Amino acid sequence: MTDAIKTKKSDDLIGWYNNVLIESGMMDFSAVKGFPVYRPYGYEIWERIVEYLNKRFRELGVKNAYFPLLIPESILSKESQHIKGFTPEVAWVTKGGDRDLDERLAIRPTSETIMYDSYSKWIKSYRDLPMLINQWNTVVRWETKETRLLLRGREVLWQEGHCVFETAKEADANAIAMTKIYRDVMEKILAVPVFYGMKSEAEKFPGAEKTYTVETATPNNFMIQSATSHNLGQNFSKAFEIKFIDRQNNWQYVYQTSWGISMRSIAAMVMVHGDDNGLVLPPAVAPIQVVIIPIVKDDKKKEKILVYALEIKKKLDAMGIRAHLDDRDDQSPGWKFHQYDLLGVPIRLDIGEREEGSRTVSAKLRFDGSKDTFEEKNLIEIADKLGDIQSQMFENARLSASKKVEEISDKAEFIRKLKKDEKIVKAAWCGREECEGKIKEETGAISRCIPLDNEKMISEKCVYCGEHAIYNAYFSHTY
RNA sequence: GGGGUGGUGAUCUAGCUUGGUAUGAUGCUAGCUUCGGGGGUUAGCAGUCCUGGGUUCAAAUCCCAGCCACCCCA
Repeated sequence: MTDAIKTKKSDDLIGWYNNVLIESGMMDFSAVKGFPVYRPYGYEIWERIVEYLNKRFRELGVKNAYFPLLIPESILSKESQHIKGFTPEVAWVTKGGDRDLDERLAIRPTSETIMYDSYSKWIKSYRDLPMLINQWNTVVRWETKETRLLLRGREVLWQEGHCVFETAKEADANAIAMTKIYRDVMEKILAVPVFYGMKSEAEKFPGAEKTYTVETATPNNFMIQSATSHNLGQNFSKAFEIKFIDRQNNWQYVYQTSWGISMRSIAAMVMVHGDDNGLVLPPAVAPIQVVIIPIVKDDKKKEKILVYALEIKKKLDAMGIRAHLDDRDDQSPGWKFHQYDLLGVPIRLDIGEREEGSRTVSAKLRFDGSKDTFEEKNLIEIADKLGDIQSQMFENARLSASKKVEEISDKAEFIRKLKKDEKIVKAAWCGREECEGKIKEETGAISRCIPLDNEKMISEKCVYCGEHAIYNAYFSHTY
């Protein structure tokens, strides 16, 4: 028996989660702490996310580029809040061969500084704006203790977009627009519902005026930050002297944004959709969308069945469906069923004597276990079915996410529910850093997200400190 | 930052208390038989017992340090 999933999702979420990522072949550990390996099955899921985002970015006129891995200390240190936020977790290069470097070089923890050093040379006039650049890369943040597959690693695969505008208004609109693209990739591609909104003062990006966020509710009532988008205002343009001559012939500092989504988004998808048998992948990202398992009882009929199975596969290929025919004869059908359950393949087609005889295929859907039969001549229905699965998975997840949230205005209840992770709590809040610190201390939870829409206030007063509340906010633990 | 648990063929694991030839299963290779939810069988292959140091006639086993993973607390 190959080692299937030994831990139940409901018993031990993180144990189960690690198990699924390793056993499915998505990821593996490497010789270096916090630097895992993304194996083909996991990386292909990421590639589908990249593909979708590149298309959306291009529509907005964002161009891809690539900036250096290493940042001189003097440049990294230019924006004071920024350096303060990142210093504790920067990895440094101090030697070239045997020789000590004159100035040590940071391995980028994020690229604002090295990119804006170039931007200051490139931007001279309002005619150079907006400048919309993205890069796909990895960043290194030296987490000292807990590292977790996809959730908290030292090397993070992501994209970081860095846009420059003439006005504050454009910059804020851009930061929000990107958050919506992230919401789309989560909801439409990964079938994971999100909460999106603003970060609190304490939780915002070092050096940002405002940080917008896309968060996902996990089965244990935590929230995972999948993507963030920052309105940097003029904080960096002042530090890096990024100035332009405006339409009235005056020198102005530019307004900037930066935004990123990482492979952590995949962690959210695994946790939301997976079950005790392994991964459950939404069709939009599944490396294999349909797997065909030939069932051969009588060796004399083997040839006929395989010919038919291959025919079906070719028809699916022609429809643009990612189909795989597993005709290995060294594994039994039962073994294959379990294997493809673990891999989360959305649709499994069993093809044996019965199907070959009636020119049909027997289908089993991974996400709800339901069975179906398709006629060969109506095979196109399988494409529709994949679409149905995608939207049904999202609807199911949305329903379950909405049940996790509870609006609370009583302080004792607020503390109790957060301490036990009984609910994700939504409450009226004052937004003060001091108040957030105390909440964290008492419950272990922090504010995750402040909804952007003008919502009706749950209460006039802050649920925790009783001061005047300025908005509603979601609170939970996080990874 | 503090504390804890674990690391044995590719994988999971017994052995560790009480030091003395490394246990079983999965896997892999070659057959035969099977195949509609992890099938059976025969033969073979497969191990720096995480790394380094110490104690000892002798270390997977005891001691120390490190690495990796996981858990709890701040």
